[in-house]
Amino acid sequence: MFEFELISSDGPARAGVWHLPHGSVDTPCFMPVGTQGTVKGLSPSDLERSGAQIVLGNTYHLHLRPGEDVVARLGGLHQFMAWPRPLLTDSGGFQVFSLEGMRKLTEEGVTFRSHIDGSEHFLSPEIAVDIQWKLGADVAMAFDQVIPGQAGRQDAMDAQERTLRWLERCRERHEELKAEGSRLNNTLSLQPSALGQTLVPIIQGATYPDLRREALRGILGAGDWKALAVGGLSVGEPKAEMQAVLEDLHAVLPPGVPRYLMGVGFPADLVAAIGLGMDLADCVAPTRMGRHGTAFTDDGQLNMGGARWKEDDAPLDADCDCETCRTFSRAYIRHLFQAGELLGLRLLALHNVRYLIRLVARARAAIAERYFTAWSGAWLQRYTSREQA
RNA sequence: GGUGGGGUGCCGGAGCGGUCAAUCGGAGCAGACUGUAAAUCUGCCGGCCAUGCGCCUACGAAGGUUCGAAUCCUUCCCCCACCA
Repeated sequence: MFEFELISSDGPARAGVWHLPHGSVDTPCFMPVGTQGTVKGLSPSDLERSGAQIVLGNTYHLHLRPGEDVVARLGGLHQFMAWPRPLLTDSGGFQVFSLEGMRKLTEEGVTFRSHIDGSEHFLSPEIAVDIQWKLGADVAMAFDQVIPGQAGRQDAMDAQERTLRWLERCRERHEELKAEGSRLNNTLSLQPSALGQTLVPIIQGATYPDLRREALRGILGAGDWKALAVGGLSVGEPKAEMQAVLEDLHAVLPPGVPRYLMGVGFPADLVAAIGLGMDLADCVAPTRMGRHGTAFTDDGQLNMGGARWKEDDAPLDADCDCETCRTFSRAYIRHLFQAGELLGLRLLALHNVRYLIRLVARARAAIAERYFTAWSGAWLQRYTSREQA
């Protein structure tokens, strides 16, 4: 069976289905982020209703607590968090970037100072793979080195090359685990669900298209991959540079595997990425922005804590079918934020996740009918024009 | 009626002769957030505007002392505590 079926394409934009051990994922796909084994504020049934087909977990965070062994003993991450559908775990590579200043990097790996209690923890390609194996996600990410978007060429090259060397170590370790796993089948340290786990390499190279291409060559030469990820974008570089990288990469990416753009998630960036041939993306934006009071709509971002909604009894987004929009007024949501009520955070997280999933589904429909360019143009026009008004 | 304490910006509450349009909270307003150190962070918050070590009006009220007062003095008004 084909693990990734390409159903249709429209220019670079693609629509497909990715088959994973815990179910199928329609692409383009938006993946909500559940770093600590929970998409902040939302229950699995909330996610299910929002149309989420796959969510993320994080190696670094789940390693610190409760620890991968605990999760493994409790049946793996799917069972632990009661999410029966596909899961992807990030490797901790992003924390190499976000916890810069609290970590020390060597060729062997990265020593982190825990952001929780200051204790020291070591993560290497092998350890990141082991942890993800125990967590048992459908998709495990290679341990990579992420650098700031404005990084110079030398830093970008070093990180890209190191990521490649680390990839080889990840791959070897992952294959060992698989071989051992199919031999022993089901022991404590070997999640049964991990047997079908896919390891995904990450293309680094910052904003330098040639480094990106070189990374891709290295990756393709190192094995057969079921998916490819583009990392190290949306980390502070100008938007135009991110698009230039994706545009250039599109020409050389193999068409037969899904492409995962890591960490991208504002509506306009998602639509742009889909237009440049990306199939999957994840982002904390819907939940974090939601908790911070901002709602995504076709008319741009709305700050729902603002005084302008004080007596507005319209729904947040009349076009939206989420619980928030079907049930509550803007005035009520604004009141919840003003009063610091928990429900407000939850309602906007709920809406934003649903909004992005619907957005991507609309893109998918447009691709299938081959009017993606027109659709995305019209969408962007509306999204940006009202924002200025 | 007596004695003591107090009245400061939307609220609470510092300041107790100059560097005070006034520390600090809170409230209010605006903004940021992209593989989650984030229910977080930043800015504004007397009025005006050319946003500036600018002008105006300000620390219960009215007078006064002083080069200069939210800060000292006098009277008045109002609160609070205790005593009658």
